[in-house]
Amino acid sequence: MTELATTGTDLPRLRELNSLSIVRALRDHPPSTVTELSQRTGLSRPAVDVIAQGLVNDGWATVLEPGANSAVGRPARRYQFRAGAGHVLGVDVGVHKILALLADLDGNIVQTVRQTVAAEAEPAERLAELDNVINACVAGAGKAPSDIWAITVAVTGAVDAQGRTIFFTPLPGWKSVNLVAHLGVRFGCPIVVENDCKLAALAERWKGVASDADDIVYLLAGMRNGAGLIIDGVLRRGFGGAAGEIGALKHVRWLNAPAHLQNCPGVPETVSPDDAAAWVFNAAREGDRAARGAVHRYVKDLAVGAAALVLTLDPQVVVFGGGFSRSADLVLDPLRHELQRLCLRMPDVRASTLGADSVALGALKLSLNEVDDRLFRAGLSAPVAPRRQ
Amino acid sequence: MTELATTGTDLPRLRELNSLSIVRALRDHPPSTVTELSQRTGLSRPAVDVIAQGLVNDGWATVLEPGANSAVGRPARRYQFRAGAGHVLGVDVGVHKILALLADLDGNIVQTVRQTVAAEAEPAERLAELDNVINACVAGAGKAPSDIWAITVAVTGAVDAQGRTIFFTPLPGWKSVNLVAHLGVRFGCPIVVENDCKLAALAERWKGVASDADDIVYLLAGMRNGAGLIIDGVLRRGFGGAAGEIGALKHVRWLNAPAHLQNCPGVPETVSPDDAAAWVFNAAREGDRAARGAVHRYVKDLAVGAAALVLTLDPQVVVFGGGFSRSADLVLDPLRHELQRLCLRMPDVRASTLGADSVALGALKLSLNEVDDRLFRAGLSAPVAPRRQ
DNA sequence: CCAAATATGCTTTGATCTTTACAAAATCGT
DNA sequence: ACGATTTTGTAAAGATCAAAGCATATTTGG
Repeated sequence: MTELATTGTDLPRLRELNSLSIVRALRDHPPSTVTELSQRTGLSRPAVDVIAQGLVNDGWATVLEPGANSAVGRPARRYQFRAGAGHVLGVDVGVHKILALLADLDGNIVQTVRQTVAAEAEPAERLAELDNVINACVAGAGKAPSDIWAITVAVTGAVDAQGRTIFFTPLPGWKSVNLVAHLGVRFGCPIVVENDCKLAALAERWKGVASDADDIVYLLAGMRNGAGLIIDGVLRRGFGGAAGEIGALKHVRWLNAPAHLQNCPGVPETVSPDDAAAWVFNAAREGDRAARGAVHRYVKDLAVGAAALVLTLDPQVVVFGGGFSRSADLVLDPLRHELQRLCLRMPDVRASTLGADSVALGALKLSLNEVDDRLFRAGLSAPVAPRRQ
Repeated sequence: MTELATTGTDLPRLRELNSLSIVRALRDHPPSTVTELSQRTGLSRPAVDVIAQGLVNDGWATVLEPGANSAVGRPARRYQFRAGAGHVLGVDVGVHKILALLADLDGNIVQTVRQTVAAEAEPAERLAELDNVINACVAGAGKAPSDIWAITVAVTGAVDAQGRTIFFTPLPGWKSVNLVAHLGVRFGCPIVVENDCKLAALAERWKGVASDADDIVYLLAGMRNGAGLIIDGVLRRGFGGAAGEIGALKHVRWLNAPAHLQNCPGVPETVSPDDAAAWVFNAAREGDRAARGAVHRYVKDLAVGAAALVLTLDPQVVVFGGGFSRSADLVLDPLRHELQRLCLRMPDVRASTLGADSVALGALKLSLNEVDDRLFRAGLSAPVAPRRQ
């Protein structure tokens, strides 16, 4: 079952295993005494003691010498996971903006850099901006590229295992871009490129409205509809990275859905196409009949695709996210009503609360997961940035 | 990551872990020498020796004393997993038949009992037949109920976590049946009730055409269409057990698809509705224009639902199974053609080869998985039937 | 100031795996 | 047929690690 069961385990490996369990315990509940760790891991106090000291020696943990202590008895040393031992990047390369987040190993965000980009920017220009944003983010936190342990970049459109954008993307000329190769020149750490919807789903489970669920359908609703799927607590990419692309099926009217908003009669000439949807939502909120009809038709079409996903996966939660989630007050109830009509078992339908940063936040989380995977797979030697492959 | 990393591991647990790894190694490649096991597990030869002898003592393994030996050197004792230490049942409760398979812990089928049932049989009658079949199967192999370590029963229609049939089933009155409670009177082992499509998918990955794939969409094609999903090598039930029920969405024309066959013009009056599809497939094979048209329309509608599943999950393989898989020669190529048109990334499309037993076979596999899960989770004490909960 | 409570450090004990060594059993070459 | 070679079985020694127990240190509360 576990990979440990397939291969024999000797004493050093046992020690490593127990060290890892202490690391986990340290990360879950910060500053802990040896006794607390002993209780949480089930290991004996002396065992925890030597392991904790080993972790301090290796640089994985720091000691808080006893100071003011409210409890009775001799004050205990407290051990703390050294979250600052490494940092990870999460970057969202969108059509209009690039957003980079830098966080420590506990996921605390220490630097945020945002930069607008022209929607029609060619790859070379967009990559240059990406480099600027990443440089500013890393340097702004006083870090060097070698301090970065993992990078995840979110892009629009399905992505294959090598990080190449396939099938479709609204970014001009983007299919020829190899982001891993581009960033790999300056960063030796693992670099992952992933679809924005999938990452937003991850964020929603990490810090959003779906943190209690293991089976999640995330809808990225905007001028383009997308979906991210979390099944049994794990983000699913599909065999070729194209999971969730239900919008490609014409019988499911996802492509048309936003058009109902854009083509709504009554939108003033002065409103740009990009802002038409927001105008329609506002008008609907104020009671405009045409706008309400457009929103109604939008939700009806959106629900068909959502129902296809829900019927396929039977999730616990459907999260309504993306740009349109600001108008969730208008969408959520009719969406629930339509899903009730179309689905067998009705899932929870919730509106995203993370806003525009959710994609970058999900990228950050995937970077953290990448670090964790390597840590718990390869074992903890010394806290230095892992190398690709 | 692994559950072992969360909780501390002490010496006895280490021994148990290594014992389990030996059990796995034994099961993967039968009769093995200590040296072979040592190489496969990475453990030292003496360690493997004491563990193997311990397994023999506990009843998990048997020794084959050295006999004729072609290799040079002193002939080695060979250890063998005692597959006969326990047995599991896989039962398919269909509309027209009940089929029970009994297998040892290696999955070798030792008893098969099949019994036809009237389609309109009431629950009481069907349950009585089920009891008869199971009794005959267990007794026929010379076993007692206490020798059975796990039972899985396949039924048509979605099933919740408690094994209750929900939403829909063609079995009359079946929604009121609690199979776990019914069988629990005579069997103390774990009893699982699962949807037939899902189990057939499992069988196809175990012994069928999809044994190389981890991401599989299985289509159970017959007078009713169903689907079973395997994602990352694990059968997915969905949060409420209703995963794969894409047929409920009207925009996806799964409900109508078989009707094209049943309502095909030219079917003789003498052919019963149940056999109409087979007649149409045969006629199409012989060049009948109306029949070919009906098959064409059938495939077109089938493909829409399949495409919804494929676009959602992006599987490696789509398996065309169920009763109509006998006519795969007529369906496979047009199905591929339609999917190519509708999908982004084209999966492998393969026809099932397991035939009518695939559902019971999948039930057997789920029973084996259940036993394995308990074994590798709870550890190996003595080889006796596990208790429910 | 003293007893109770709690935390730490150290030692002993027991369990486990690995390494090393050697005898036993079979085959191969002469 | 007989010794060399190879492989297995087993025993002893060494190393690593966790558990248990005990002495010591430090704070709290009276």
